[in-house]
Amino acid sequence: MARPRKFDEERAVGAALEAFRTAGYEATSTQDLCDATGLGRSSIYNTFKSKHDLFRRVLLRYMEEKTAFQRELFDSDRPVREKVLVLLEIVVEEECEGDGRGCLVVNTAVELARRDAEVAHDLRRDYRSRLDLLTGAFEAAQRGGEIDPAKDATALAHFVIAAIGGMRVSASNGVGRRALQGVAEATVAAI
Amino acid sequence: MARPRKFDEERAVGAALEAFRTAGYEATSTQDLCDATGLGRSSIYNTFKSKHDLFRRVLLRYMEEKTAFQRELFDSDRPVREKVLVLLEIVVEEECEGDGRGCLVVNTAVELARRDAEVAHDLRRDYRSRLDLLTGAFEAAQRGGEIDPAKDATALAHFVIAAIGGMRVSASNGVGRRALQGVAEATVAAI
DNA sequence: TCGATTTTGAACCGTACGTTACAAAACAAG
DNA sequence: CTTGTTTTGTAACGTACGGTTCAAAATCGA
Repeated sequence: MARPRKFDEERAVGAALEAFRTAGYEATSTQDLCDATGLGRSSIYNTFKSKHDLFRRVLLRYMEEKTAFQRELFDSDRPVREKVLVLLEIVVEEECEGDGRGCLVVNTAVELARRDAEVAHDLRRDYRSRLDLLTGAFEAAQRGGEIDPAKDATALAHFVIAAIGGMRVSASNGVGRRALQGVAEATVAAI
Repeated sequence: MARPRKFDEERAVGAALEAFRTAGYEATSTQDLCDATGLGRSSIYNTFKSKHDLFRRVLLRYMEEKTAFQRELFDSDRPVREKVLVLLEIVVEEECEGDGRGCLVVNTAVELARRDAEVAHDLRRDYRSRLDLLTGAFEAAQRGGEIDPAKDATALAHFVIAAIGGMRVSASNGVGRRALQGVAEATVAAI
């Protein structure tokens, strides 16, 4: 019993995601968000309350998608080292072949997390879920004899996550595909 | 034969560094820089030309200091794994015990490098010098029998640098000292 | 003491920011 | 066709931005 929306809310979130990935939070203006989504200012503020709230919504969706993909990857029954290698090679691909916009989680952690408590909280939750996923996979691999049971599965999970973040930082520093692939291989070899 | 400066230029660069480390490039305003340095607007613009130029100057000094320290560390004649471990433990210390402002190089790589060609160039140069330093150390260690000569010294160097960046990203994500220390140890063990 | 030269503080530039106000427009229900 | 409700476009809000201007203040050599 009211005027219906002319746009798809999820589609707008996706467009905003690309804008925020391109320039980060601070350097993305509300006008940029209007241009990216095709919406007017009032539609954005009416729907998402504020730039900050829209950003959190965008970040949450990005994290959900990434985590869902990782969960899918680790649900397969390949050897765990192969799973990790695939994960790391996808990172290489995203950083080298992709649009060069980087990962919103890493970008946000560095740009915003230290001075935005809400965003920091969102990032912590996401880190936790990735950590749990990897830890579980390593524990299962230990039970299956793939990985030395004397190792600390949680420590391995922290190690792999750090490797991903480090590869993304290195890519921002201009490191090329071949070197990143080397880092990926060294990481898997260390598990 | 003219009015002398009332401030120490290097001291101002140092103060600006703390401001930029606290909030990043975009979120640090010229007013913030005035407050941090104690200078007036015109003094800043008269001395450093622009916010962007001041930032590059700050970044260059930060990189010089960091690199000088690393060079000093690796000039000692301890075992190379010990040197790397010290390096990584300093990172842990900075991230956990420090003021929580992070590393300007990592912050800048993520926030600025993808859309600022000049800054990207500065970062590449710095990465190269760190890479050369570590590569040289690993090659020497291979000659000395500390490290398997079959390994690729340059790849090891990329790997260690990535580990540092990754630990800093993880710290931004709320990872604590103990887990970071585990990452450091796993990294050294993988060399 | 006196110009010459530079630094300094304050006021100011135009622009762009995030956000809000508001009225016209578009629908659904009666 | 109304009435009620929501969305939408436009315009504006006050503020803060990065940067400039300019005259007064400060120091030097002579």
